[in-house]
Amino acid sequence: MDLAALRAQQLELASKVVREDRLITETPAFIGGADVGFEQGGEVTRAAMVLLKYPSLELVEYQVARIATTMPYIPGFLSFREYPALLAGWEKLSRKPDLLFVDGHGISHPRRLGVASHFGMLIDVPTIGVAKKRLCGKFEPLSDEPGAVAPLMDKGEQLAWVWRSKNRCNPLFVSTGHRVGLDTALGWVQRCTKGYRLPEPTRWADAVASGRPAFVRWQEIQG
DNA sequence: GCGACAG
DNA sequence: ATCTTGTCGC
Repeated sequence: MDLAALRAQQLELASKVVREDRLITETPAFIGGADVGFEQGGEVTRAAMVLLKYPSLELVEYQVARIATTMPYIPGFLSFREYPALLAGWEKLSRKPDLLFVDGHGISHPRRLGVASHFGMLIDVPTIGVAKKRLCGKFEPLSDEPGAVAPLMDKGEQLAWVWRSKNRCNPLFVSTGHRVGLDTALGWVQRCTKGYRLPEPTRWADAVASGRPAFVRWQEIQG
């Protein structure tokens, strides 16, 4: 692979990312969640897509797409490794959400094009990046209280909100993916968080991708 | 030159 | 991310 070419592609796409609110509906009827995992030592990429009803946040559909892995993991180039599977999963959804939570960063990326932004541009849907670790930028230590927030800064600009979603848990990095402003992004993540570290869309996508107990129980209750 | 480095 | 047991704390 040619990293210089991919880097140039990122800069080109990053210049077109919409950082302001451009939600299709004022209050989304459905919010999606996307998570990616790997099988067989990384040979297979597995993307889980979930669809939740809003504001009830109940899971109404899930899809899993498995595809041959095309690229290794290289910090700063994660989207090129994950987007093929994400696209495959997205196309399987019988109904598309109005807003999508993607695991990983949005614009809080060295070249302002994390997977949430890259994928959001590809499907042209509002996306929010919800990451569990910092990739770039700096932030002041957060207080221990849940709800504590601090801006993630890099080169004089705010790239994300560092938010402690739960007591005694490491904070989340919430950033604009595409078509959603920073403050709006944090607002939706907060409204979709129900007592766990991860917001429901992300939590369900993770549960589906990993076959967690909560998801297995949901499957049994269904048809 | 050295350290950092989403999933 | 994934491979994996027990263990600590609410």
